[in-house]
Amino acid sequence: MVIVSLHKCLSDPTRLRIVNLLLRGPLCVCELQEALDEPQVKISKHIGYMKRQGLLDVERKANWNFYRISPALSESVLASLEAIRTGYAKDPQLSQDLKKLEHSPGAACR
Amino acid sequence: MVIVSLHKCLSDPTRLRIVNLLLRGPLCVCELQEALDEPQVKISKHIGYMKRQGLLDVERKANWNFYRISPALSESVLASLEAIRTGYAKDPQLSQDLKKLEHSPGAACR
DNA sequence: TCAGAATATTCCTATTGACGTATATTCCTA
DNA sequence: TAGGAATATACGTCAATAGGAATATTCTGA
Repeated sequence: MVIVSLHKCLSDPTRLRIVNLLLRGPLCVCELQEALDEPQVKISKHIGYMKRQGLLDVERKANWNFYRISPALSESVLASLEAIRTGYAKDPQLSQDLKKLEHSPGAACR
Repeated sequence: MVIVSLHKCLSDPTRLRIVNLLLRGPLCVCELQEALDEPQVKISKHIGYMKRQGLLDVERKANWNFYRISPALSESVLASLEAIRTGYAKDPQLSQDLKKLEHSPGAACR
């Protein structure tokens, strides 16, 4: 994955929120949708964008698509993601998203 | 500086090249222009963009404008920049830019 | 004070991308 | 196998942005 593409992925608020949550582990679209409280089409399109850039990959399980940060990424990309996770913690929106995710009732996809 | 703005700055190839060089220390526009081999207007506009976002600041010395990564940035932003510097080293374009900068004859602005 | 160097800005055009509405696709289950 | 749930795609619109050409601005030194 190209450096510029990585930063393009992180340069939209919704995508940043999605990446923030996926750094904790794979999630399905419906979980993201609920945690971020954003319309389905919005989530889906941003995920599609990041998948095309090679940042995310999917695993289909029954009716659900689980997305995760692609494990095939280069060392340096992974390092960048890891390095900024700390910075994320200071962002109110991102912290709230994490809290909402952790305290959400088990979704149907689990 | 907002996280999203930081990544917007890094999501254009020319801006990434500029930041890459400025991580080594302040430079004037003419030095960037020569190291990147790009037209003056292009450099100048990207610098203006990053200045507006709060990533860079200027110091005017005689006829020259010296730009640097703003020292007033938050810890997390600086950490992100520092963390990706290693990744940059693997990029052929960015490495070449650095080489060209280091081996360039002293510019008029020095 | 005028010429020229260094840099920024304005204007124009083309591309990208973000968002919403509506619709399509895929898979499960009754 | 039909209906519904989960997700993706197509289409239209609007804003943001990249790039170049031309021009403006600011400063220096003769």
